[in-house]
Amino acid sequence: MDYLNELNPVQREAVEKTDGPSLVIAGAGSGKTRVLTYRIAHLLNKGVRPYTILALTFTNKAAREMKERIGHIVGSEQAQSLWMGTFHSTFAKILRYEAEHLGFDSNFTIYDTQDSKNLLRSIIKEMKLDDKVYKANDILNRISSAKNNLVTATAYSQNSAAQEIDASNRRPLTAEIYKRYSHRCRQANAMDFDDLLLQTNILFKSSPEVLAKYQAKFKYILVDEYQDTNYSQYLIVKKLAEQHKNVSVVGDDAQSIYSFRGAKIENILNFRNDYPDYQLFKLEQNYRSTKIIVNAANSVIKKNQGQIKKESFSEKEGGENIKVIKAMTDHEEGYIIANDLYETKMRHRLKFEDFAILYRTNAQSRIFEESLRKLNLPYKIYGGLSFYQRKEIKDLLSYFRMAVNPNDEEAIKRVINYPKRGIGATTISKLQEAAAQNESSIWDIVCGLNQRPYGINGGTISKLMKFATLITDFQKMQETESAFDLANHIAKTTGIIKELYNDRSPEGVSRHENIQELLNAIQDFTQIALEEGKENKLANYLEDVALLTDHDNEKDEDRNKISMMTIHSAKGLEFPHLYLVGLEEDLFPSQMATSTQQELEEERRLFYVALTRAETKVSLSFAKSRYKWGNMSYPRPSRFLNEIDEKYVDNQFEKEPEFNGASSDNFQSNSDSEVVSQSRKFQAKRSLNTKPKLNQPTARIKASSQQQDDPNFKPSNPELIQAGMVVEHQRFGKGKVLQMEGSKPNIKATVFFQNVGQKQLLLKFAKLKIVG
DNA sequence: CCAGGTCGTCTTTTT
DNA sequence: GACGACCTGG
Repeated sequence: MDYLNELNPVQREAVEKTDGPSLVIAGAGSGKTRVLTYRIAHLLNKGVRPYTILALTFTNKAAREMKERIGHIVGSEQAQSLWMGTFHSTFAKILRYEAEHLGFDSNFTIYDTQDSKNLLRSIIKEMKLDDKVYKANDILNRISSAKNNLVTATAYSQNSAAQEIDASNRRPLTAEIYKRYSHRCRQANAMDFDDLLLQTNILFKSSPEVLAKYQAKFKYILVDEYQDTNYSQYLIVKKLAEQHKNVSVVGDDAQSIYSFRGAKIENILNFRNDYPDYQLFKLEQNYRSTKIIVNAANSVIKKNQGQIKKESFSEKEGGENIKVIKAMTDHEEGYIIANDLYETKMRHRLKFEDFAILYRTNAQSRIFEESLRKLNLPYKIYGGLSFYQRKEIKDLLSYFRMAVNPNDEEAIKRVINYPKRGIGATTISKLQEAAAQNESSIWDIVCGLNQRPYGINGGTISKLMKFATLITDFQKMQETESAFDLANHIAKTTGIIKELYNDRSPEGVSRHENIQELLNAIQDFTQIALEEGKENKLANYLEDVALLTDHDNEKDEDRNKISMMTIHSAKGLEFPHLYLVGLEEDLFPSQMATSTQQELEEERRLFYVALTRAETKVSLSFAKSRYKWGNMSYPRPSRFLNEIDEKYVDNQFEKEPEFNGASSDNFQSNSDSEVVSQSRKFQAKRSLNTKPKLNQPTARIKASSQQQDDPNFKPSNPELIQAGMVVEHQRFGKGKVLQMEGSKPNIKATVFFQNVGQKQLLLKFAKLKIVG
């Protein structure tokens, strides 16, 4: 494949300069992903071994897509062996491998933000502190930023600057909380998000031989979105690159929008200090957006001080000026945009997936959800409460976590009395106290209750023992059973499925569906792991489940839908038609971010990122009144509206709104009118109450249920397949069955597929069609 | 021990 | 306008 000819001169130079340090400053839409992709492909073509290349991306999705594209150029075998993923998932992998050096067990749990907050709440309570002063949220932020600057609990307590800040916030005991928090995480064999980076740094520092091993291993290191790395990440890269110095970072200082997470633009600016002989490439041509959009975005970002000099330009003619929509109320904003979107779609014969609605805060999604549903327009919301954070999912996952790591404190607290088994708050706090005194986990206390009952009465003890037996059984099964078998078993024997099934309320039904979706996802995982020859135990499934986001769960059925998400999560994406909503003071820019110049500049960069997501047309909107905290507020239009050079903006701004019935009655009746019937065929499947489901590519057929949309493609009956048959697999295509082995239900088939060669499939999970 | 109620808080952004 | 923390009566 002649990929080099698909590049412009600068891109090509950047791709071909594989050795030594290089910095690629890549403006929005300038093809930086393409450069990264081809650069890796180029390395592989030159004979570099894939497992010596480390590529750190900003999202798992980006990594997956890049792997796929590289696979097309050099073959998927090679692409699969690359070390490519987010900082968090990559170093979680390494930490599991090296856990013993840190005194952790390799099956450590990854606490998500919810877990971390819950743990902090318990600690604050145990210390008998005022939870109005010591808010879990604030404390977690303090701890998080400490960790991202490599300040451990001990260092924190000796850090006078940190102590002063906490004292002036009347939270002098923050350091003590941090200590206890770290201790409890360790006790639970758990790491939080920031630990994944912090502990990697600790590992590299405390075990030079381990560091040396990875320094030698990773001959080439590439980092995407470098402007959004924090100190902890920066140092990991720096250390790993020390030996070979083949480090290539790609970024755009104008798109740095994660300083709240410790990201430092300086990392880009300091690159030249760390690698004085670095080579600089500037990708300045924007291939994504029209001239109008690029120029408009430039006119805004110009207002920021201290950017790296860069001339972003586009040669794409056409498109329309930016349109500004003024609405009287927040609801009307939703109404106008839904209609405008639908009209635009019909007029230009576009697809729903060509549209995105971006907002500053997740809370804004609700109104658009309502207005789109009224017109029966299909949409998909990313972010907000993700699938894995839903209560029923976390409950079931907590059982899984117990099977893998019973010391997981947050997991045991969730499931010890769910479903209800008569173990109440009093008992739990007794257990917790005992655990604290004995420097052990709650699980250990429960297991030893026969010896030391800690004042818990006999009846309760027997309930606890029953619970312990249940978990112990799961642990044993974990060793032998596949992820799906055990997950299914747990869902049934704990009674979670039954409990949710019996709840016939809409919420209950939806929760039950979500559990099914989770089980389906685990079934897929189990099968794919088997096909790829990887471990498929529940522990393997849990490894990175905490690190998944909604973007990682894209389902085929979600493809032709309007996307809705925050600007932050739209980073790296592009859409032909973009609606950027809620352009009001105190919303965007956020009221939390207008006190300092730096904060405001970051908001402006965020606005810049938002504008540059669009390919052909941008519409901006604001409302004159909006509900906030249940109260009506009357915001002023955002200052950013005036910062766009007006020659790129339609004059609509000053016009009266198109919508002239401001009363909500009018709104109701209008929205139920004809437009609805025209688009009846587009189903907005998800109601406000139903939860997003896990991705399941529709190409794969469920073995358990008949597929409605394709009557010909029936799930296979394992016993019917025999050696010699020609079968069709949804992912691998046609293949011939070479051999069958095993007994029900664990019958395996060895199949030779034309494209991919020999694969072993577990027929219980495999989705095969017999074609001859 | 638990179900059902009320009250106060929270929303900026995410791995 | 939503969810958790807390209280109260069975």
